[in-house]
Amino acid sequence: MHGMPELPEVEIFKRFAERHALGRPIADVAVLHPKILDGTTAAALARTVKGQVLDEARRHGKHLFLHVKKPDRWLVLHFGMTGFLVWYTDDTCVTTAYGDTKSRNGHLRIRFDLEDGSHFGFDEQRMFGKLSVIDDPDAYIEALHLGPDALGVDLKTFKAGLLNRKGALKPALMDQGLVAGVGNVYADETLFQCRLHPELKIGELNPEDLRCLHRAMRTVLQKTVDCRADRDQLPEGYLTHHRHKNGRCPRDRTRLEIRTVGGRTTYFCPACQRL
DNA sequence: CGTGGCTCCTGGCGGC
DNA sequence: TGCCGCCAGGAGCCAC
Repeated sequence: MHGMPELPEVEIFKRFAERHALGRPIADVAVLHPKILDGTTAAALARTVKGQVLDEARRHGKHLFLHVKKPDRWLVLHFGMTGFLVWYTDDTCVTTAYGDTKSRNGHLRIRFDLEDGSHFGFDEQRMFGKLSVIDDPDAYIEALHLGPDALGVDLKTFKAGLLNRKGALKPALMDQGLVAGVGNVYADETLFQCRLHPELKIGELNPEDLRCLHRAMRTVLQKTVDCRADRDQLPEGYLTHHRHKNGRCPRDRTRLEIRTVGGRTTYFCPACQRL
């Protein structure tokens, strides 16, 4: 089962792109829905990639960067809520980046036709995703004010960034300017692991809480990568399995509370995550 | 300057 | 059974 693309999902997409797209010359590109393009046009994208080869994939938070070798430019993909990658030779048997297959293309928005006859595509049902063409990922990351990648950030940087803010804890964790890659689901999971209330004020955190948040955030993200972003495979005690109406806390069986925090639907255990 | 709310978009689902 | 309206949600943007 798969949810919104956060850091672990995009890491899996990166590996999928490495396996299926890198090193295969691109014969052509089809933009099936131009709104997915950000700051570029179908014609400009075609000029950038036609006859060229992708030779490197990079990820920062929820962004995936694909290097186009000869013009030395990069494609940037953001997957919004429902985006993912696909690869196929025959569109009645489409392999998705999550490792399953579909009998047809759902909401293919961009399709790269590779010279070997296969196709590499960007599927994005709800159209919140974006594809851009840029010169330099580092400059792009800076321009978007993205924080360090949530899997690589060290405790000191994490602490400093968090303590630099005020207000509720959960929106801070989800702020891509603090660390890049944590979305709604893994923010809730991180808070649950540390037994911290999503609306706890940052000023109330003690040093032990900060260490726990840093450790839990990275562990949760890494474990999700390790199970290939299949959330059903996460450890049994995880809150993520119980994110549904009438879900119960895996620790004490308390009915989970569902509340909007920072504009996002938030699941937490009112018994073990007290204010 | 921080924060809350609106917007984009589409399919699924709850309610009548 | 059928249809309508609401809701989800990342992130940019605006207003306060």
